[in-house]
Amino acid sequence: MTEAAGGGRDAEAVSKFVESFAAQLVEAGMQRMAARVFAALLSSDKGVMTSAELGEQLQISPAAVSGAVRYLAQTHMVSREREPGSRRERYRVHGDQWYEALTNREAVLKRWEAALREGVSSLGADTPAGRRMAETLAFFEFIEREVAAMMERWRAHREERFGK
Amino acid sequence: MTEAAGGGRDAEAVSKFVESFAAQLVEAGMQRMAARVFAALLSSDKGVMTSAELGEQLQISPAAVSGAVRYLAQTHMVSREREPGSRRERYRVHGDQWYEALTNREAVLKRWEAALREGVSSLGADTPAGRRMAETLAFFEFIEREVAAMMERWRAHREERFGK
DNA sequence: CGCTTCTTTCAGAAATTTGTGAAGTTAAGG
DNA sequence: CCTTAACTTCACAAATTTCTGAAAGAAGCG
Repeated sequence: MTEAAGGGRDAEAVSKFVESFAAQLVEAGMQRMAARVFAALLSSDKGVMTSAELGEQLQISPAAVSGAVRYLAQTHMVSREREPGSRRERYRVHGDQWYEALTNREAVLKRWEAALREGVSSLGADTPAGRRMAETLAFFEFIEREVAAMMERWRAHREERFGK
Repeated sequence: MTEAAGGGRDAEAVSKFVESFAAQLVEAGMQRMAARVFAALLSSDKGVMTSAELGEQLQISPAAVSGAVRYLAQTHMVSREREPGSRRERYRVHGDQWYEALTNREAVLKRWEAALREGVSSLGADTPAGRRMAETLAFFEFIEREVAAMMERWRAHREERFGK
């Protein structure tokens, strides 16, 4: 039977999922190693893995794990935790990592909006280009408000469906 | 006075906006040339430019313009039009290019969902990992529905604010 | 305190991506 | 049809990014 690292699970099936899901994430712009690490965590039994386990399963160096995890932690896709009384660190995916990640896109939007405001005022709000940029700006502001409301609804929906 | 290609506008102010907005788009994952071309169009007087004008303003080769425009057209950020009776092509931004672009992210979501479904069924819906993936899948499905509704609201909001 | 184990940082090799010039293709206009 | 203007494709050079091994840096444990 094909089972190993996962602890009694079909290692090949896991690997197949990891690589195919990671590929989709990469195509959408995520760094390759970050995508693979994230997918591995998502499909792990406990949703928690150590650096060594990740390196082993994905066949990558500790340095690569470190880089991937740093990125994932910054974007709130995984959290790091210290096993009490050990130098080992563990990385965990939550059920609501995407919720978190989406919420943090807000910072990106804010910067876009700032650049657009600058553009509107430097080109003139009464010019055709200025008006076009103002409308784009309005769209982003709208989205920002809506996404906040949407996340609120997701929380409700989730509790109802999966229980808190 | 600093004015030129734009046709009576402050070329330096335009260029400054183009580069700073493009930089933000690049940071969020867009290809550099595509970002610059898009920003140039957004800040152009008529919202329309020819390949030659773009190359001139951004100081890039026709090949680079071609590549950037291909990407932007695929993602529905700009549309191409043929000047009637001419070999010249013109590229245009609409007021609702982001609306379009966001709508087309749906395709990406669909692929992610497919990969997750595959994962759930190959690892087993009754395993911890399977349940985690199923919840992620539910989140995406929720987002997909919500985004559609949100875009509907944007159309209403937009008409009210800017007039159709 | 010092040993040991784990993680991070760093410099460089390898791979990938990006942009260009030049040739190729398409289509308008004589 | 042939010419010519415009866009696209292709091969390559340059720049950037990515991953690794090795060294340096923390932190538990004796």
